[in-house]
Amino acid sequence: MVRMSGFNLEQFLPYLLNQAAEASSLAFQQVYKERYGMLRNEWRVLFHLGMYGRMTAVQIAGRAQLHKTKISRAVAKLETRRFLTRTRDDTDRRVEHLALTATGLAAFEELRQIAHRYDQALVADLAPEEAAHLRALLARLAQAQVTAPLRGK
Amino acid sequence: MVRMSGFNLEQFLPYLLNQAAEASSLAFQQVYKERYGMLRNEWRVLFHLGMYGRMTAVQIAGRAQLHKTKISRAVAKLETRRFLTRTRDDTDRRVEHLALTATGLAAFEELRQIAHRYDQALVADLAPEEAAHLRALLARLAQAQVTAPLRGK
DNA sequence: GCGTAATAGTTGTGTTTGTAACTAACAAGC
DNA sequence: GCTTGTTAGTTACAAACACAACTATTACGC
Repeated sequence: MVRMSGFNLEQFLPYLLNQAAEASSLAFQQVYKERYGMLRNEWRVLFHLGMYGRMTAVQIAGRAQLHKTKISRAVAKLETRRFLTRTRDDTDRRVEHLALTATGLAAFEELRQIAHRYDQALVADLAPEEAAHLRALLARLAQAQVTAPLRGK
Repeated sequence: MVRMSGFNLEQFLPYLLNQAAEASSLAFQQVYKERYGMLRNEWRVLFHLGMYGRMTAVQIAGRAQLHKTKISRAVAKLETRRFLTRTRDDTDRRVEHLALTATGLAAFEELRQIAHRYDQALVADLAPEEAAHLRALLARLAQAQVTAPLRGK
């Protein structure tokens, strides 16, 4: 077989991005998994709260591009581990404000530092401006909604 | 809060890669899902077989970085849909050779073309050499095993 | 050759996810 | 103020996943 009109699976951007994402997440994932028993969504919620302070579930969902059910479950688990507390909004009682406890904050701080070092290791063999450019490109790809012309042949 | 020593979640490379990967996969995913009722793993197996011809499950697992149980289930489903056939190896009867049927090949060809156009749309606003560079970087990240210095504070 | 280890592939079990339906609270129209 | 619609968050159920255990076959050591 080995047919090919110049288009190769290994160059397919979504495929490459997936492979790179998985490989680059692997080692870090083990840290929050083994050290804190967290899942990825829990870590993300923790990180958002650590970064931006008090937020509601919807705000996190919007920023993190996570579905609200994932947030709901992650919050529930983080709450039982006493990493965060919920408080009802006074004026709109549907809303819950989420905030890290001291324990949650400590976990966040440790993970943030590890993430920072980890990130630097990832781009260690890239020129600084090269790494910055890469991040910018990725951010753009993450934004872009490809409403794609995906009709058949 | 908004604490920060220059390290920001939105710049964290694994996070960026995940966001970009998910966003860039979304629209294409719907094509093989809705048009062929395939899951991601099934599409990947199909694509590998279409690209490289006859392969065994282990060979696919190695190339695609997929666990063999995923391959096994994907192959089973592709077989029931008559997209591929299995044949036992003559000299080593543990091994199965997988190959696309005409139907499978047709599906692959159509998806390959769509993937090709889709890929071009994704990098449409990048200079050609910029896109090539991006792919090269991602390929390197996908390879790299970060045995990371991940000790706590 | 025979016991042990390794390999190809499958199956089983608990966990996590995706999607939709749900409750509760607020908002708007009239 | 009452019906209708919208929003915040949770829950239920089916599908998908991870990981370990399994069968079958081949390879190795002696």
